[in-house]
Amino acid sequence: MADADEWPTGRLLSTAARIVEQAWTERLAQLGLTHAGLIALHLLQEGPAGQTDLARAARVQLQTMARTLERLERLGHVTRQRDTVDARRVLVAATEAGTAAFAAARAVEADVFPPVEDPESLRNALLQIVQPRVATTD
Amino acid sequence: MADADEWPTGRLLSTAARIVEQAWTERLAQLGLTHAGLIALHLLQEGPAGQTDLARAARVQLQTMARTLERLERLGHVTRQRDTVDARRVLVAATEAGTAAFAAARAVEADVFPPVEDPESLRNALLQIVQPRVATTD
DNA sequence: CCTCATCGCTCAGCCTGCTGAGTACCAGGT
DNA sequence: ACCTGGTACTCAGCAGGCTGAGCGATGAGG
Repeated sequence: MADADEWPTGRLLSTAARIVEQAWTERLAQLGLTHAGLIALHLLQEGPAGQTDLARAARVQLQTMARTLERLERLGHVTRQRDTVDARRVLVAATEAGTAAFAAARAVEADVFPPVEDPESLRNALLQIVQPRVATTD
Repeated sequence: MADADEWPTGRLLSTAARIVEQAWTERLAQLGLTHAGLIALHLLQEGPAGQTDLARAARVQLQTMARTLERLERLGHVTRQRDTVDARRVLVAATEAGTAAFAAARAVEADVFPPVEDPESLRNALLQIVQPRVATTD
C-alpha cells in the first residue's frame, strides 16, 4: 500500500501535481516568482484586467488571486490601481519587470515537466477533468 | 489563453488535482476528515508507525505529516505516544473512530473521481511522474 | 566511557488553496 | 430620490504544502 501503484487515482493525481509544482518552484524562486504568480503574469500578458477576471481565468477564488497579486505588487511585478470608471474594480497590469520575469520563466518551461510516454493523451485526460468545470462555472 | 486547452501541461495537472481534491474535501468534511488525514489513516490501517515513516510513505515532508497527525489526534482519529524503546520516535496508531471514519470514506471513494476516457492510461502517466521519485528518495 | 554524527521530531514562518463575513459601489425599479 | 440586489473587493481564519533552525535521544568509534 505504501507503493504508489496501489494508490487511488486521485491521490496519484495530487502527488504528481505536487512533484511537478515543486520542480517549478525551485526554478521560479531564482527569478523572484512563484507558481501562482506566474499564472497571473501570464494572463496579464494580454493586457490589464480586474482581479475577478483573473481569478476566473486561473480557476481560483478571487481571494486567492487577490493575495497572489498583492505579493506580485509588493515585488514590483504588477501595479494595481482603482478603475476610474468603475470604482469597484481594481485594474491590474504587468510592469516591465513582471513581463521580463515572465519571459524568463517561459524559457525554461519545457524542461521542467517530466517526460511521460504519451503527453498528448495525458493532456487529454486532464482536460476531461478540467473542462467540465468551465462550462458549469460560466 | 484563458482557455484550459491552451495551458501548459503542468498547470493543467495542478488544476485537475485541485478540482478532484475539492470534490473529495466536500465529502470528507461530513465525516470529519480531510484529504491529508485520509492518507495518514489509510497508512495506519496496516498498524502503528512513526511519523517519519508515514511522511515518507505519503510523499510529504515530516513537518507536514506531523501537523496532519496533530489534527487527527485532536479530533480523536489517532493516538500519538512516545515509543518506549526509542524515545525519539512517536508511535501513531489509528483509534476505532479513525478506522471507522476511514472505512466510511473508502466507501465513497469510487464515485468522487470524475470519469475519463481511459483511466488506466492516466494512472500510467501519473505513475511515470511519481515513481521516479520513489527510487531517488529511497 | 565519552564524544559526536545521525535520527526523529518540534517550532517558526512563508505561499497557495478554501470558506465566510463584511464594505463600497453600481444600476434598476419604484 | 431611494431602496434593493448584484458586483468587486478586503479581512480574517483554516488546512496543507514547503524550508530552515534547533533539540533531545541514539548508537557507533575512539
